[in-house]
Amino acid sequence: MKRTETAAATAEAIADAPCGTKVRVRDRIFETACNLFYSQGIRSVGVDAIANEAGTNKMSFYRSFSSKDELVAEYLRDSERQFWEWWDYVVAAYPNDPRRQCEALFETQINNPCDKNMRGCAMANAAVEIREEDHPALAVVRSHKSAIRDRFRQLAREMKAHEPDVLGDALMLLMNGSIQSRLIFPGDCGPAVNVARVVKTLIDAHIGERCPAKKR
Amino acid sequence: MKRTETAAATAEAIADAPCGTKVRVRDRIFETACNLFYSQGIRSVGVDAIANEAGTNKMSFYRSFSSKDELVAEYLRDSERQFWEWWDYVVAAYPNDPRRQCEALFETQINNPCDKNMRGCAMANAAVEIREEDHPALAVVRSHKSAIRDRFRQLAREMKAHEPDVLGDALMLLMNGSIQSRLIFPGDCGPAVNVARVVKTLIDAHIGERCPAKKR
DNA sequence: AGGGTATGTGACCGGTCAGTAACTTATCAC
DNA sequence: GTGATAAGTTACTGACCGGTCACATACCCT
Repeated sequence: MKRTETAAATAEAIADAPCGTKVRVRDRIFETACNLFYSQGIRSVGVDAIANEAGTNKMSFYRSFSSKDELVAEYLRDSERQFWEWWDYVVAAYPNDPRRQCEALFETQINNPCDKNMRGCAMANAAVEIREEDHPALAVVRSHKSAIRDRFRQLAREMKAHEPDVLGDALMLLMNGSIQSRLIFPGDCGPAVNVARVVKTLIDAHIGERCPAKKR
Repeated sequence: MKRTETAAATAEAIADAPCGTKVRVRDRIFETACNLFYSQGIRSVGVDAIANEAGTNKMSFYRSFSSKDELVAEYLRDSERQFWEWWDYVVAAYPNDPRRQCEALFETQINNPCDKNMRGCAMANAAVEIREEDHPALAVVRSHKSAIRDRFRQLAREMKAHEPDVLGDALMLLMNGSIQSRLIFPGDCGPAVNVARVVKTLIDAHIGERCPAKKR
């Protein structure tokens, strides 16, 4: 009832693409699937539900995607692409200033999507939901997280941190922890509210002259 | 086949309780369920599988538990109990030394369970897997995470941190991030390897005299 | 011995879900 | 217009899963 109405509306909206040409079913399905996977989870969203919400049917789904598993993998690949797009955009605002770049990453990450439909990290959630070790999506998750780790360490190196790997890893932990905490503390950001200040403090402690050595 | 053999073996092992008396079916089921839920996930473990692995059957399951959902909630409550047990044990080693307590929490957390069957935080994983807003387990997760946040802030206050809430939240993010990273970087600890050192640095920056003010 | 309680067994119900088959209907290019 | 290609429709299979029923059996306490 109401479901189909909104579904039709959504499909309509997506169908009328920017240039006026009709969007191929495949793309409608894919976009719908990404939204549903993120907001409802991978396992709890069935193929039928996706096709329905995209204003089409299961048969068309299987004409575009070989299996649900493959679609899930593609969903994560897209999520990865978006992530780096966001990252590069934020970083580009402060060329040759790795410290500001890093801080900006945390500031925008906190300010921007502090809305209700924040459901944590698509990658991490997938890693939780998928248990089959050979699922094509798992490889995407692992390589993505490794890449993030590398980028943070690289950033720390550019900041001339005393221990770039330690700082880089710490930044990654803070970011993952922040995103995750949004899943459990819905609405507000939970313990992630002040992460940007913590990052500054942490960077301070890792660059420049050391503080008057505290013995311990 | 192989499954049933190990199942029987496990059931046998659990059945022979320490004192020699037979363990009630309920307890066998519960322990089995906890292990399976943690290692395989909640949604992918069916009641049949649990009963089987516990060396019994579905009917006995439903004689002990009103529903799977209730069992899941109980599983999380038990996980919570174990968590605080661990916390209190670690903390008790350094009475009246909140800083050492805090550091110890991170040290043991890293050293102890760096084994293969680390699958992240049972609570966080449940929050990902469970989408029904009224699921009894969700309340357990939320209250537990809030409690942890409070404890970390309390610890920061006892450390006489300049901004106890900021430090407390940061510690929580680091811990959540560390545990989560173990799910994605199996085997080694991933970016969590050096978290204990980061914690020390962070505490240093939040207590005692401030460093010669860096202007920014 | 006997009765109550705990447990085991197998069949079953209703529902969901991934994936397939066969057929029909639009759409578009030429 | 015609033919190819994309998309919609309906119905189906086989597997799984949560939960229930009726009945049989083991165990323990008195």
